[in-house]
Amino acid sequence: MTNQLAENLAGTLVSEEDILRQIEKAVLDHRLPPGTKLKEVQLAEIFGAKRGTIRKVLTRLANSRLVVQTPNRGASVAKPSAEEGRDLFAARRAIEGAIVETLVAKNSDTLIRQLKNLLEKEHEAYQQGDSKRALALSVDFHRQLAILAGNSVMQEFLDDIIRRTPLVILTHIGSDSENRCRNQEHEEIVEAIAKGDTRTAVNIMNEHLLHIENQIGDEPDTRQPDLASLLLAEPE
Amino acid sequence: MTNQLAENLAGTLVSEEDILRQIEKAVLDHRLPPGTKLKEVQLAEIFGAKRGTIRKVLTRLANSRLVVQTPNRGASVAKPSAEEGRDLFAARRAIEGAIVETLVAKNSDTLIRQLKNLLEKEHEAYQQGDSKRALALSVDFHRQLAILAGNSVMQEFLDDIIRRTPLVILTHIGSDSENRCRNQEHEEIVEAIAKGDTRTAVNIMNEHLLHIENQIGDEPDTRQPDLASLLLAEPE
DNA sequence: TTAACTATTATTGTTAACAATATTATTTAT
DNA sequence: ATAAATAATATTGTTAACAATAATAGTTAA
Repeated sequence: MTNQLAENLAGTLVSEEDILRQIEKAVLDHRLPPGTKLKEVQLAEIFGAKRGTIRKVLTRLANSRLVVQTPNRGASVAKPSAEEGRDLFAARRAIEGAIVETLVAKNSDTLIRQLKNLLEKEHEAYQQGDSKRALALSVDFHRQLAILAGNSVMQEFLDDIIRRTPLVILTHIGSDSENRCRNQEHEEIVEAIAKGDTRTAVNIMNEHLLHIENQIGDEPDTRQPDLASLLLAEPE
Repeated sequence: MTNQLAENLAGTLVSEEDILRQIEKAVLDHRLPPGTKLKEVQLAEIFGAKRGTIRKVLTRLANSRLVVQTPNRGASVAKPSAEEGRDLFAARRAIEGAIVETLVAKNSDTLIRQLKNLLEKEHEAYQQGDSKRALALSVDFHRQLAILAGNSVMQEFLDDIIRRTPLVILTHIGSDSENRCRNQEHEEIVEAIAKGDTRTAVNIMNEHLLHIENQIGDEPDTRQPDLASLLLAEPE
């Protein structure tokens, strides 16, 4: 809760937040593949932090489903199922669809200017061949839409989804696949918003997300039958 | 993480989960009004738990926005703003809309039977004048839709929203207002799903939620200007 | 009295030692 | 050898003591 600083191997000061972010980043850059055990003392040494701090970080990571905790057996990087991946994208379509709708409703010159500004930066990075920055900006485009829409709850949810997405892509699509957003489609979305064409804007956003979603392979279905819905059908 | 049991004042054994649920319930039944300080030792004594356990519970409650933590000043019951309330409901419409769409797509005899079964139970409780049970079942109706739709992520999100909703209602509408779901509308939703009429089903769900949402009063706007969007408009 | 300062108490935050459990290595018996 | 049993180690989970901070009460000076 308080800002407890510690010193890592390189002599840099790190807070709980820093550690969280660094592990998150390492997971997302897949330097830590799904399933990797995350041992408390080991992490504590690496970050020059106390075990308690690491413990809190791991719990937070587990809350956002990036890590799985098992009693007495510690934490490891999550391995989301293909089904979870599909669910995640379906939820994302719902949220981003609503965000786009809100933006169309809000339509103003300022808003459009802001959106075009984002596109330009993306385009620029892409032109300069700075693919790392282009990718980051491309993810950020979606986040900015949420911010501009001004709904804090949708923002939270989208952030949550965006954090979880790379693990799904990594586990079920592969890293260098055609997983990155096409800048072209971002432009089309903004264009539709500018025109006030809700339907088109939402449709393009949906397709945009489905391009990635559809690459999630089917996996051998090891699901347990859905007891809840089976039982619910029965009379009391 | 492990199931550490403790003994409360009544001599009952309680786990971290139990404590979480009890505080949640107390908040939602508004026995703990928004703003109430939640002191660690006090809670520890009440539940016969160790301070560490309480601490974990408070952090979890803060994660789901039911509680606010301030460094060195502890935790207190959250007081969501009217804006947060509206955002919550807007997000809820997006999620529940998508859930209803999924259900229409899934349309099967079994599904409809399950849904009607839920309606019947609600109706029954209502007829018997058991308003407490009727309210619980009415909330549960929404949760069951999510379960039957089979999207675990939307389920998570909806659960989160449902947990947060009562605090909004309490703070900005008042407890005994017309805040409860109308069973009638639940029936109409199921009917539209059965008919395969996506548009109608989603519309009714939206209106259903807007009935409550629209009761959220406007409040004196103490918001800070949105720096992020202001700054974004400027060239680099 | 009021305000500024100080001392006291209450409350939260951190840590290191300990306990409990799981994992691995070693021994023993077949 | 193989398997079962046991011992050694590694890892996670818990706790109680301590530190740091905030809130309160009390004191003094104008």
